[in-house]
Amino acid sequence: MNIKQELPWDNPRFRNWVAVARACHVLERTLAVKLAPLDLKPAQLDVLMNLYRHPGMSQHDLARRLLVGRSNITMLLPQLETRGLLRREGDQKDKRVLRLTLTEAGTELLMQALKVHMALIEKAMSQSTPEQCDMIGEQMRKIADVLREA
Amino acid sequence: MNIKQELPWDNPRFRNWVAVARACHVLERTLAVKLAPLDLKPAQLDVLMNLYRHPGMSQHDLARRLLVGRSNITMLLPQLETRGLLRREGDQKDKRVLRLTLTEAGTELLMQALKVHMALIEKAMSQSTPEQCDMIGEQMRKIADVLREA
DNA sequence: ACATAATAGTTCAAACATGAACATTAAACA
DNA sequence: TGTTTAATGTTCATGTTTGAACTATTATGT
Repeated sequence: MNIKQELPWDNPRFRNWVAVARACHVLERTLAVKLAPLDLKPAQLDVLMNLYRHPGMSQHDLARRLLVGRSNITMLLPQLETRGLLRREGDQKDKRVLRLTLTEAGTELLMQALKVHMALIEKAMSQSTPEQCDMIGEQMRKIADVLREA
Repeated sequence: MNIKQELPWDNPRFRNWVAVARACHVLERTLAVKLAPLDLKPAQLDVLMNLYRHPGMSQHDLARRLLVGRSNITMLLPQLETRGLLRREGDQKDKRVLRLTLTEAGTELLMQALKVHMALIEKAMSQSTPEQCDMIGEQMRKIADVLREA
């Protein structure tokens, strides 16, 4: 077997993607620490954010947006519902689906968490110019699109 | 409580970071699928990659590079050691540390996995010019640095 | 209408990551 | 030296994520 292929570490795309993955990982861990005082995990914040923007979502839609299995949602929601942060109500027309909406308390907690999240992202990206930042976002959206077709 | 703070979704940095996180997530999931035929998980590939580049690493060093806890490494290694992909040998001078090295089989499997990984990254970043790609990597390394100090 | 497919959500077992407590060994320092 | 402090790796209990099997409901096709 020919083991002398071009090594990935010599490849700019590879090295640069590794940097992206590391940055993501570090930011996620840091966010978890900063959210701890609110008794909220990053995954839970993602739920609240999506429900704020798309009230009345079904669990299935939520799972797809979060790129996660449906069962994950099933395990995740009861904690939030018990804390009174969101409501689950059966759809009238389709008795299979549950519609999700934030409560007042959920919205309030979300706003507090968003301050934390925003501050962290501001700090992280403070080194980028607006143009660089937009370019990064644009490229990343392309990547997500390309891979979703894969 | 004043809930009418500036909403993050109006903030370019926020929206663009969300795109980064999504791209990472999608690529990670896709990689997991493509590595399945090799019976290798992304986390395990990370281990092999680091041992290839830094033979003789200790478990502690490996944990730090992978940004995970030491116990994680302890749980991760036996699977790979049993498969004969790596060796753990006690350090002569410091009887606490275990030095890690890839075996022949580990190196070979790594090379196969790298082909898969490389192909995926090439595809993902095929839309970016070399300049854009380098800029992204540069910004991401800055982000990781900024956050590690936080 | 009726049988078949597909969909929404749940349950469950297994895999995985995490952090605290622990044992062993090394370093600091009195 | 002897005592204290720090570092390495393991163990264990906890919480999370996943995918497969399951129930209930709706869509599709004949």
